[in-house]
Amino acid sequence: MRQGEELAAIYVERWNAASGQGKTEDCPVRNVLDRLGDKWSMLLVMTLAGGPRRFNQLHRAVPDISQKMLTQTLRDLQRDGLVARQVFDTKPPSVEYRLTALGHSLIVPLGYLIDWANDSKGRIDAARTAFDTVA
Amino acid sequence: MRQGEELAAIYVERWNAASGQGKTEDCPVRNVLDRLGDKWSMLLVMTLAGGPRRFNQLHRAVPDISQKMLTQTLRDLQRDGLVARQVFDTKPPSVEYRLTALGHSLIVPLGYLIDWANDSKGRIDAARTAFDTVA
DNA sequence: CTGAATCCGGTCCGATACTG
DNA sequence: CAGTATCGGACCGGATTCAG
Repeated sequence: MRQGEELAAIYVERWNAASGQGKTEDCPVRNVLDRLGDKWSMLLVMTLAGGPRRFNQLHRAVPDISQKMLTQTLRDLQRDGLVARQVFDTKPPSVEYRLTALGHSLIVPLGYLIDWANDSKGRIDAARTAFDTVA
Repeated sequence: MRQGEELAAIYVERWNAASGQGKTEDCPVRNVLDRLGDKWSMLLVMTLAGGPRRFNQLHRAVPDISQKMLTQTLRDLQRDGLVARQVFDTKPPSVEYRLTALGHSLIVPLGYLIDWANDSKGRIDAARTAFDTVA
């Protein structure tokens, strides 16, 4: 795992340089991940990664999201330039959502984190139960 | 950007396979990122990536975190097996926190996301102001 | 120095009902 | 089909105070 450690060191150094002496508020990472860290954003990004979807298609793909949160999260993603919204003047009207180039560029780095989460899920669960049984 | 698109396609496929027909609740990604998505976890992980730190060292490194949230976040990270806690019976007592192997393995994938956030910050801000001025 | 305990306001988010 | 409006609970997180 020599390569992994070297990469990690690079990122540590890069992080220290980026975070610097500045306050936490203007940390770009915090700003961005506060948005992606909410309950539904990532899930919708990954769902839209499969191609454009209409409103109710998304609703069916993510059954346990409420209409309210689906609307709200999509609007926030659109506001951040990650998702584009296109209205068709058909009857009945339909609205299509798709990832922008910026949104598309998120898939790969997000994919790395997803891989990590999948690979680490077992150890995290084990650590949790171990911690809870002690307490 | 041919390579990027191919990587993205792989992750889309992998995501679709992993999410499957299962409910959102047992999605490992959601489980893990709900934890990392809180206000301070990532920040502490990246701070601890620089090496072991004591409680007040962390407090100084992240000035705008409250004692309560520092304690709470560290305990949660410890519970998830990302951080190890070691108490020294000195006088006055000191407590040292360090990343576990599991926590260390998070640095690289998190680094990719941080890079994306840094690279995309400008475009996201532009999209936000554009969106807000229209509305 | 390293926490725990408590109070409290703000925000997130689900449920429900209604609109064009 | 694609939303909007409103209510209300749950939870996050800050400030303060106390303890080993």
